[in-house]
Amino acid sequence: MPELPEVETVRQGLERVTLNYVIEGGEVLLPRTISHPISAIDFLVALKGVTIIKWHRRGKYLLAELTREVGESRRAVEPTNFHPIPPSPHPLTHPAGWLGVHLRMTGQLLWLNRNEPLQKHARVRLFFAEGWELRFVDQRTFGKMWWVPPSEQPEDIITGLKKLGPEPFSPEFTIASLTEKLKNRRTAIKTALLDQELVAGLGNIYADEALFLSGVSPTTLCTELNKKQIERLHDAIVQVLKTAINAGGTTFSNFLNVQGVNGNYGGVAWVYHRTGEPCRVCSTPLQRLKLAGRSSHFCPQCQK
DNA sequence: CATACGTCCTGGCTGC
DNA sequence: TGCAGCCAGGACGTAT
Repeated sequence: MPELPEVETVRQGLERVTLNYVIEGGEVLLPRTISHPISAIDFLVALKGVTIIKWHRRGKYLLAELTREVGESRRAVEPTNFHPIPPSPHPLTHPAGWLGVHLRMTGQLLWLNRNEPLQKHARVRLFFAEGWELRFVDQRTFGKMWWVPPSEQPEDIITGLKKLGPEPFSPEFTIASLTEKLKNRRTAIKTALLDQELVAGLGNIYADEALFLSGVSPTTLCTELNKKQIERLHDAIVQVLKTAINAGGTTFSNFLNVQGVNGNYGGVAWVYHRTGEPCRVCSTPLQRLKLAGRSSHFCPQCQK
């Protein structure tokens, strides 16, 4: 269940290793992974010969900005392991659209050598110059990839982008905007936090963590939250996401960064997946309940 | 418009 | 030991 911190960890890894290599080809092992274009062949044709110049993230979506060289393909400058050389401005390149990726529940993007043995759940392979491969592995097959042509805006092809609320680290994510969005909601706050329209990037783990940090019970109705609680919630969301990014993402789920390494956040989780264990603040056994079909973990003493 | 719920999917776990 | 059934959940489509 990669959420914003895991996706950001992957983005940073991709930014370090994938730039400047020309995509020479690829292979789609599970066609329904490709959301656009409809045909997996068209997807691969569109990506052949392009280079990634930057990886962006919006909510839990990854977006690779693509260019294509005009005329003869030019060999990229050899990047070193620790000091990758940024893309050199080349007058003869033009935009080649975007590669979008959503990892959903179990998606992983791995940067490895093309001759590494194929994982059981390998779904899409992109072959880069010098034997490198970006491999999309996804056990539960919910993950999606898109190619957005340069004539289109990413949000017109990747429709989920259009519905995203503010980035939690952006100036647009304010206490005022959060208050406004909670005003007309009649659901429990936990349910609202999972809606990407409220704020982009929270999933089940960090929604539970943010609620604990702000001392708010997951069952509290949005309309019943007072000013102080919304302020604390706003701060907790930003804080928990930053902490998790600094830890390199979560330990939970089968999350791996591009080098195939798990994160470190889980060991310090306040409530997530700790049902029955003592609260780290007051030692009360943590509880779990279902809200909107999702598990909510919380401390009945600390969260009111 | 807001809300609720089923759907997609695989593998790990539980309990008989 | 075998196996049915439940559970995990992000986003989307459809119903209310």
